[in-house]
Amino acid sequence: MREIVDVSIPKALHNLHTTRSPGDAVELLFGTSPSRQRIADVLEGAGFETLKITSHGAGAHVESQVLPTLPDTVSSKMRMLLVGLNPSLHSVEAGYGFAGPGNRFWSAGTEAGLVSKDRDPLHALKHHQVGMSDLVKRASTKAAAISDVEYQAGVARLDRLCGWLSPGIVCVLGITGWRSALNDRNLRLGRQTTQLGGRTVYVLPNPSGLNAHTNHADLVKRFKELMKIADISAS
DNA sequence: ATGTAGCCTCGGTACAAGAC
DNA sequence: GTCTTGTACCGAGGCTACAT
Repeated sequence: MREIVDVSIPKALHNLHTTRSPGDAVELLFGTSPSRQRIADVLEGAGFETLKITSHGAGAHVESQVLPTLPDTVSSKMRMLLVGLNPSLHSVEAGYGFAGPGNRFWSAGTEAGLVSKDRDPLHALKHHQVGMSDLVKRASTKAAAISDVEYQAGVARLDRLCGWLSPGIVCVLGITGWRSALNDRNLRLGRQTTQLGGRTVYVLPNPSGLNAHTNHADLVKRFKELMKIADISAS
């Protein structure tokens, strides 16, 4: 498949990803000339593998391939960026994050008022300014399948992403992956001293139903607290 | 600093019981 | 006999706390 797409925002890539299948080749045309690192970051976040970047007038021409993962839902107007560890195979199949049958994110998120529409990340971004991404874009059945190196590369990508899009706050859902990424097993839930792109980072428990150290009520409470913090940081 | 046991919940599977 | 539904069991998983 050969296709020329003028890309200016991640949302356009998100839409493109949802209409393509893993393995599809896609050619993209950036009208302006962002850095190659920025192009690679945006594409990785949107679920594409960058194969080749060449200059094209004032912009850039990119050959890429659709990966079997979830595209980020991000924008420059986020009051909060939620960061999962990595997409589950359930989520990739469903087309939205936290889709596992026992995952408590959407039920707790809607009850807390963090989002108002169940299982709709685009609605969350548009109406609540809540974006979603992942530390590692590679999908797997479990977080333990991701190596420390992958987590560390993911943190570097998110650091650049947050520096670019400036979300109000960043919330990582899963202390284990955050510890792996920073190579510090003494890190605790809550506000972190490490920032991403100059934005304050909070870590909450992973909402997967397999995490027995939190429950629905606890997640609702933590999401409500997080919303207060986001509102304060936005004011 | 590192390793590991155990907590607690979930999902998958096997099996039994009941309905048709 | 076949299909559906309910139940029990067990391993997997994220995480904490404790041991080394």
